[in-house]
Amino acid sequence: MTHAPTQRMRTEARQGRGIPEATVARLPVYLRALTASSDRGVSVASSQDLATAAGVNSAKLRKDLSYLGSYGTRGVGYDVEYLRYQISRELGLTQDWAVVIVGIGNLGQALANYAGFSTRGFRIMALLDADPAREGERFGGHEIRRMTDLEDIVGAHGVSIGVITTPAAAAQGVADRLVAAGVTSILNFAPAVISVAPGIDVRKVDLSIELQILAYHEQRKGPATAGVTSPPGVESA
Amino acid sequence: MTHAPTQRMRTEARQGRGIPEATVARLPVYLRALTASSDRGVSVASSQDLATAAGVNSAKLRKDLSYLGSYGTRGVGYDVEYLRYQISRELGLTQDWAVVIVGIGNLGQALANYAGFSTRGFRIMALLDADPAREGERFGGHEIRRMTDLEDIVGAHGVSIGVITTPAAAAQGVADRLVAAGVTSILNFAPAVISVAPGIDVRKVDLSIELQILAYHEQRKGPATAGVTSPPGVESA
DNA sequence: TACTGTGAACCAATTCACAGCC
DNA sequence: GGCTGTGAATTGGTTCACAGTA
Repeated sequence: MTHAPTQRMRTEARQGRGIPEATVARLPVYLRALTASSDRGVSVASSQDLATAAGVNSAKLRKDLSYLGSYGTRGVGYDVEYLRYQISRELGLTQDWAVVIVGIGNLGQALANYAGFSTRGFRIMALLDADPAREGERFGGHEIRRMTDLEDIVGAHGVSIGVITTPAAAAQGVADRLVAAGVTSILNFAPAVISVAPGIDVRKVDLSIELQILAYHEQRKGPATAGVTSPPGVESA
Repeated sequence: MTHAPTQRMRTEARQGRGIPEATVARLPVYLRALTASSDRGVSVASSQDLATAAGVNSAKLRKDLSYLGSYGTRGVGYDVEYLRYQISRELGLTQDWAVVIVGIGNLGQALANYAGFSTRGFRIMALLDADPAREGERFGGHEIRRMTDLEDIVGAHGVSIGVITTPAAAAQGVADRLVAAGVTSILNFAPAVISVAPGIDVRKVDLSIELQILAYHEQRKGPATAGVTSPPGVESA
């Protein structure tokens, strides 16, 4: 910018609020490492221990945790239970979140059955499917309800998170209805870009995109067998 | 993890080879946008058109495409079919990739049935499950085989990509066997960190992590209404 | 002594803004 | 005139390296 204000803003809210996005994405991984340690009876763990379990380096883990506060003890490490609680709280997992899953194909069923949701405070309030003939089928203790009930369910249970596992063609319409009904976060598994109003969060998981990224790297490995030195970006985690 | 000597390497291969990782991750999205345009009979599209369809801004799209070469025409836009081919080639989708899926629960079944794989050159060579009683079951035209056949299948078909959809506890063992048999890329859906030899690519998809990230943002939206600081950091999709 | 917490240096990715070309 | 391609500026993220401390 030519007339750059340079007044970069005072960066006042450094510590307390405003964790970098990349850090937020790793906190659940640390949480899992902590839970595993806890289950093994470990009560204190160093940044090195946790970093190994989480598949990152220890400097990154310490920097990440420093955004939450100073929860470690120099010369000792981190108290597993205490840190676990702090991360849970920061992620908002100390409260329950009401969820609906729309589109009950194989993937929707897999999610409905997945125990990892309920143990982290995600409560599936309903499964919804466009096929009225499937009303009443049960998966993972949840019942399929008809699409016309969507607005009632979202309203009645204060559903804030919607999971879309429909075919691509239906995704945008479902997203629109979810948002209109009050949902403010969407996890989209349909292979389609959906657009939403500002303030609504959308995360996308695309199975075929992940494979395509692997194919790119795979392609570059093969012919490079006679590779000079070790190639630069090897890992990926 | 290898704490590589940080031998930064010459960065010689600027243009032709060596696309930034963030760009690689978006190419499949552009490919999908191009396919959609093509299906609608559009033969030329501007960076703005494609960017909208892909959910990014046009400067980013142009910069991304510039890493592949200069495939557009100034004042006009991009030829849809031509660009589609160039991206496919760059991603390695003009050849077939042999894949195995290990762990045929709901998620493994969903993947076995997913048409989006075969249309992009991913050939599922086998479904494998630890339960021998399930041998012979069929999903999406593929048959479940017993785990003991893993090495034979990988060897016989030159399988380079393995998909892990087992429970967390089994993931590392399966990864070890896949790698020993010759697989060099892994897509891991199990909620576990797996470690592999250098040169092996691992990508991880974790359904519950995505929800936890949404919960973090969701938490910060709600109570922030009466926000003290009220930072302008409103995110978008 | 052993480990955390964090400025500073470094590197990657995004955005800007405009020259170049059809 | 409209749109691409790309250096330059900026922002975000990672790694280094060490001061601080139980």
